[in-house]
Amino acid sequence: MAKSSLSNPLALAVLSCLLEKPMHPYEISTTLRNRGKENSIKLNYGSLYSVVESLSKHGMITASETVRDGRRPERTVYEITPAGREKHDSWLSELLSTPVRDFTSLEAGLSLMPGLSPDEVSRLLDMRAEKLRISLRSLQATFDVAGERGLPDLFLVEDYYRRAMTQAELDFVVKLAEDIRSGALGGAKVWQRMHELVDSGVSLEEIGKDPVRFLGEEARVMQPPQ
Amino acid sequence: MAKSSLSNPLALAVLSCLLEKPMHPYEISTTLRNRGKENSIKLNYGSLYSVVESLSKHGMITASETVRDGRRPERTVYEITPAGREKHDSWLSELLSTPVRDFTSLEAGLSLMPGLSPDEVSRLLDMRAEKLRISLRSLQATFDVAGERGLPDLFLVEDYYRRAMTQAELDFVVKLAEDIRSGALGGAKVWQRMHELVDSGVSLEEIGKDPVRFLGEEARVMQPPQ
DNA sequence: GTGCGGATACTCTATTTCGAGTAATCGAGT
DNA sequence: ACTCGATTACTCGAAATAGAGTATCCGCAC
Repeated sequence: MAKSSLSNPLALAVLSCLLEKPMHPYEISTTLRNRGKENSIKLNYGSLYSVVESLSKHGMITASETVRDGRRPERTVYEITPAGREKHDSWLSELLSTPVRDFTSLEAGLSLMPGLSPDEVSRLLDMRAEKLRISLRSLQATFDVAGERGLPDLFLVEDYYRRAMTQAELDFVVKLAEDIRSGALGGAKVWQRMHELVDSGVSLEEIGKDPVRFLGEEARVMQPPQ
Repeated sequence: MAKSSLSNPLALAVLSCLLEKPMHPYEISTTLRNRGKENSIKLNYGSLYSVVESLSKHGMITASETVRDGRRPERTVYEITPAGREKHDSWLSELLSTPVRDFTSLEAGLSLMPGLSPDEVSRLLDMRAEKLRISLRSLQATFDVAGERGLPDLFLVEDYYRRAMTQAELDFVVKLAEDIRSGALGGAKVWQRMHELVDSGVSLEEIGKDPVRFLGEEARVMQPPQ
């Protein structure tokens, strides 16, 4: 078995499609699209074709025929190999059973949050909250439509998951904006004071050299733990 | 202003560091590390140096001096430009105020879930739940230690966020495993039946050609909406 | 004084990823 | 008959990413 392991979930989606029947890459892409998988798995042509090539190189799939219709581009139909089936099962099992660190953009934003003023941040979080509410409504619309069409929940699990996560994010964001405004968030006062200093022309560099002088005892923790 | 916009949050972290004082890339990396930002922002040398170069090319930062100590590699110290400050503020604002679709690995897994049997999936979700509980305990430990050291919540917001999200994921996963087992999840019966067929030697391809015959009326929705 | 683990400070290259671009065909109208 | 937009099916190259590899120096045990 190959050492260099694929990592793009799109490759798993490809295996999953080929489990059903042999297809050519473009058909895979439309299949995934029709089933709404592009909402859960990033799909673009460049990646698709390179992922297919890589799977083929690793013996997970093989080209079963290449057809040329008139002068249109050649279609290469791929089918899954036994190794590919195994890979599919083990990979999918891994995805479901093992949480991985994914770096979300909000996490990045929160960790750099002190770079803006508290007022600013709470305002921005309010905006985010509003957009999250809109997302939730649009997810609900999805469920309503699916319900009418008789689509079973099984095929909407990803969306239910997204709803749960979006709701959790909304709750968190609303609470955080509140805590910043009320000063319930530990450190909010120093943060505020620091931005007042910056606005009055003191540079961050100066403050950084002697935080305790500028910000008081609370700022002691900002110094390197010697 | 350059058209090609940076997108790696690491670049924002770089700007955020240089806001405090000029630094060379390696110092930026250790600073981020010491502050625990590498938990929220993916950091590796390759990306760091290329991101720094890109920021420099776009006029967000400039090399202020290059020092050579004996025969050790040259250190290039960078400082932020006014354009860089602006970029920092607007980018961070964007991150906080605007949710973006991030494709998490669980979402991918869930959307391909029907590829494994219901029994298998619920077992895998149990395993995931257990690992999530461990993560939660380890996050709690982080908070305890931080509390003792007097570190204010402000510098732990990312971790509080992660706890909220992890808890939400845990709740979802536990509920889903339950619903699969109890059959409360819509479509679970067809799913079960399908895997029984596959185990008894019927190929997915055959089933796919005439799902209604193999699986009954419920499977009608699996056919292309003509 | 010498060996050696760890920190310092990058560099290099192989992959991956992205998405715009190309080029042919089909069907619906005019 | 013709044309215009949508669909089919991929190609290409620039840019980003990952992380192993390199080379130097410092402190401390022996």
